[in-house]
Amino acid sequence: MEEHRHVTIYDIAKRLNLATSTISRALKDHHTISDKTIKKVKKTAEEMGFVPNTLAAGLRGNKSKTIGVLIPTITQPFLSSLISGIEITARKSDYSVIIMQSHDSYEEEVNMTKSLYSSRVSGVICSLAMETKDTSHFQQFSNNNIPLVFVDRVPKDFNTFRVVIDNYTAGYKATKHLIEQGCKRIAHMTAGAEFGNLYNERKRGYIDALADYGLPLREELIINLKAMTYDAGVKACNKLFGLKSPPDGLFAPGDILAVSAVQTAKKKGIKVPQDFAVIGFNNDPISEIIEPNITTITHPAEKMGKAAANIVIDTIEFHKEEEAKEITFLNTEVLVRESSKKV
Amino acid sequence: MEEHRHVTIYDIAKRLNLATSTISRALKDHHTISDKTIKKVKKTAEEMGFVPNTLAAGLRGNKSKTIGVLIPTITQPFLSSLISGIEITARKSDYSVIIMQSHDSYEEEVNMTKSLYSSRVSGVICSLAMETKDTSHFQQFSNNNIPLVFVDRVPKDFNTFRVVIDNYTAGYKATKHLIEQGCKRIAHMTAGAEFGNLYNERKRGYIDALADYGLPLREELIINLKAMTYDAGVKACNKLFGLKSPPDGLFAPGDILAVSAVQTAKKKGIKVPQDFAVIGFNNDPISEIIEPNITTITHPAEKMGKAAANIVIDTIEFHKEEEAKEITFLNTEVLVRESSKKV
DNA sequence: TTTCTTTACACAATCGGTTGCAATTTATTT
DNA sequence: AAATAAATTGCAACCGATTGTGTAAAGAAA
Repeated sequence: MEEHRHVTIYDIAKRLNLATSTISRALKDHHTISDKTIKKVKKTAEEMGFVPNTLAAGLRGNKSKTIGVLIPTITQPFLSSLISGIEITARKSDYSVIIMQSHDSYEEEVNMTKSLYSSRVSGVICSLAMETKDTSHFQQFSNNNIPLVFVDRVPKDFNTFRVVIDNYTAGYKATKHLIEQGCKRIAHMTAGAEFGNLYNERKRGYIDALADYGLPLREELIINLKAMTYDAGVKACNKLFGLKSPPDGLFAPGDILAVSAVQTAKKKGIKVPQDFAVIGFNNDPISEIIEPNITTITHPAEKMGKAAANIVIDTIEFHKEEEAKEITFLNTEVLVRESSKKV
Repeated sequence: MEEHRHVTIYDIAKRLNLATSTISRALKDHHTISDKTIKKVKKTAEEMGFVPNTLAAGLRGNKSKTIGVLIPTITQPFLSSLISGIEITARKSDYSVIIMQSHDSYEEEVNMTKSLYSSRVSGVICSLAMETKDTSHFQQFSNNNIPLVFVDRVPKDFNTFRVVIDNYTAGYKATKHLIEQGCKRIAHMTAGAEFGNLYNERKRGYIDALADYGLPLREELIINLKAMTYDAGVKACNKLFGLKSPPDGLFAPGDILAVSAVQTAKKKGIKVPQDFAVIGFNNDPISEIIEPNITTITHPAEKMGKAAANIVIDTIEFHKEEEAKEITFLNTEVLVRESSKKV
């Protein structure tokens, strides 16, 4: 298998006896090039198997038509859908997508921002690592006019674009739904505590809903988890069911936790939803397959990805740098299924 | 927010009164540069906030330290784990990962190979689109010495690296397991028909296992699906259960199908595994959460990703182009859980 | 016919590292 | 001390597309 050299615009220029500048312009339908020449150039390029070298173009223009995506992990339904949305939108405008997983490590995240900057990505979309408190490693993007969009897990104090759902309202709606189903003692799982934290916002919604509907807030019904895993959920449920007056409902801020709750309840002979109504969060695939299937809060992952990618691309293409760095709120809804349907 | 210019090796060179070549070499510990100079250069680079421009390096060297990953979709547990494995391994060697989703479209796949080639990716890892028959669009990589690795869904007639599991053996083992559990009428779902097709291989294993254990092959128990979805599975199951002599076991070549079967059976009052034993494929997260949890064939997604990435990187770094383009077989196992445990 | 516009294309610098080779300095040998 | 070897660093071309500026040719206006 012989080694071909890449065909360049120089090769085309030589063949047609034209300047490389003419080739370059002809290939992108520049108005100063005659139709005749354009046609000729394109035909020859095709024949010679010319494929533009985006590295060269990127170097010259100091941009790469690449969007860097930095997220905790991709093996999570919400995040893989998010990426999918980003990728679909990016491709439409001929952008590539580079992904990196921080695995929720601050240190990794810092390194990866360097790496992305080094690749001269045109824009960055990020969902923060759990560990991350300080976000100054993202400053390099803002400082260099590289659009930066945070999605879902966003910092509280960084002046840039954000694409999120209204976690407070979602938490409120979820809790309200359980109350409307007749629940009196609603448990809640949460994580972290910092103000602005996504789980904390959901918790605030939970607390306010209880208050608005005249239900007492019972600290023993709120469990703080270190990890949002199935096993952590089981453990938490066992604790809840061991209470002298156990809960009759649960707002879990993740479907995996809701699943663990439903299954733990079933094993204990506690009937779902009659004795214990459960609402999850995210609308992960599993939530509609498990039995009983799980009432959940929709979390428009793919849409959020598309929105984020559009912001990046529009900012680049239409030079919107001057505009305010706004927050985009996407809508969420209560998706009622069996696990909570008491009435 | 003022616009900074990127710091380059020229800036460092000027500051230290050295040549750019010296800076370039010092930064990568070239042996012809003295330790003193190396230290000085690195320190200054750090101070000045130098970040190398990988585009420039890539242009010069005609490679980008980037691996292109072309897969049907990323929102599928197996594939997102695959990517995760690729990304983890790539990063260790300082490679970036560009992902593209063909959505099982041949046309998209062709476009994306062009796009990847255009980005001068250092290597390509691909799982073919369902639609793809002709793979000549991958020739451009082979022709230009860009390592190409097919994973899982691989072409039968392309001389390049492949990372797969032995689908025939896996199908055989799955079927054998059901036979050992006492199943006599084992159904099977499949898709496609071409020789070498992954599902066809599993089916061959199924057929041979039946033969080896003296069970008759009944055509009515083999269902050919167009899509491997939950709904298609339900439909197929209803058909199976409607037979005058319905199956007492099912080998489903995907966990989603297995889940659909288990749930459809339960709804019909058919006891799993007593009356109907089920084995799935992939060991998707859902298989161990659903009740009864599902016996499955492990499919080492992340490992396959790591293996593929290692092949790409080793081929590049150690110039292994001359070596035989071998097939890497990863191991699979029967993971026995409740859905099949009759004995 | 001459001058002013357009139209169409060419020249050459540029982006920022990389690398072969030449040149200079320093160390070692005779 | 002279000569040779070894260690450092500099010079300049190079990768390939882009783009501001200049120029020649063709058409329009005077």
